[in-house]
Amino acid sequence: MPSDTREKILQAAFDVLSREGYENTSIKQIAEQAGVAQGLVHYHFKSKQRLVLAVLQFVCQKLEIGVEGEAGAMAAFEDSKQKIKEDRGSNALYVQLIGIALHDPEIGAGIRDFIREQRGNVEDIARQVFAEREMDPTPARGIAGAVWGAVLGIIIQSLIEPEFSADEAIDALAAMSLSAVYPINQGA
Amino acid sequence: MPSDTREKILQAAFDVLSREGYENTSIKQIAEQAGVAQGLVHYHFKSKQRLVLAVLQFVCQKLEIGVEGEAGAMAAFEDSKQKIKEDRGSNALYVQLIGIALHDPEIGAGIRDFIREQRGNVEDIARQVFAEREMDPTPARGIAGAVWGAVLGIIIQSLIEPEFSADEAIDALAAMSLSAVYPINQGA
DNA sequence: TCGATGTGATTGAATGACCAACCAAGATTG
DNA sequence: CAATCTTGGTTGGTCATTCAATCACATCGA
Repeated sequence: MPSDTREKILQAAFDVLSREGYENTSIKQIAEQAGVAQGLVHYHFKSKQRLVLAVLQFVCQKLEIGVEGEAGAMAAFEDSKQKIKEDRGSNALYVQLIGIALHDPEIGAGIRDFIREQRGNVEDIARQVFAEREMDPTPARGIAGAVWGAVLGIIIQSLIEPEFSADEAIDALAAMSLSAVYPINQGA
Repeated sequence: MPSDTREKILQAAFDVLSREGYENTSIKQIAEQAGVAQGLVHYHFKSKQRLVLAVLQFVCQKLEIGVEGEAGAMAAFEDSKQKIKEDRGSNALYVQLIGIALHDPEIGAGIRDFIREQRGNVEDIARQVFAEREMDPTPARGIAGAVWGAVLGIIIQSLIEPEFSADEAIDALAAMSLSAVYPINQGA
């Protein structure tokens, strides 16, 4: 099974990248961790950039979300809390690649697609909430940029500062988001 | 004037780092850009890490904010819009260093201090708003984490996607923040 | 059934380049 | 004449990528 080797390399690459960081990770290390020859890595992945992008996709493909409406919005925030706690490794890889993307066209294109997709999910949820309340959905795009950005910012803080309370920040974000769709309390 | 040379190196380092990115920037390039010998850079800055941290401080020291109360909160959001547009270079450096900080203790410590200080400013503003309205200031910390994180996330999106509308996202964030301090509209 | 042949997978060494940090000696300054 | 600043070359190492050679193995013809 040829794709077996491919996955072995991807897993090994993730292990080394998580432990050492992009800068300090060499193809040689990855090959050693995977127990294969150095050249084989370049046989399966044209370049180091393509490899790390494949790694990002490999570790993130299981994190897809599918939620609906206002209840879905709250569930998504709870989901975020969970991922911040559990997927430290993939989050760290993500944040690192964002920094590299700024000056590497290949990684830049990959990360751009990633961001668009994730923010798109947030926007979909926002639109559903507006639809439920029969409100004008125009602000959904801006809200998606702010909310998705906030989640990323909170992830970064919790990665840099171990004692940062991500739960508290996500709760505050959730409260802010929801009070925005109750612009004026119509009842009482 | 000895600090003249130091500043010349800092400015040159910022120029090259903005143009090429951390990974692709060598001490040699910085020395050439500054028009000095390679060894001089290491004379003034013990290591590449210490140099880039000094560069970050050098380019950010002029960006201090000093605002008060709810009007100050709005002014701070407008300020953010401005900085996203104008200080692309320093923002890019910042984001890059965050990625590197995850696996470099020296840069990690510097970035951590930076984040704490900036988020602290946001928290101060939040506390002032709560004080003005004589409300419980407890949520200020969580809000600061969410709001500062959101600004960082929006900066990142606008760096990665040139067509991203940062103004729209900041406006949405401002609306969300303020509606959070009007939990129930007491009048009417 | 058995050998030939083609193909993708795999190896490990070689290439060519680059870099941070160090150092010894020269220049400048007070 | 120190002390500080500055030079530019050296050191010892690392790296991504390339490449020719080998291997496993399946397909096919006789």
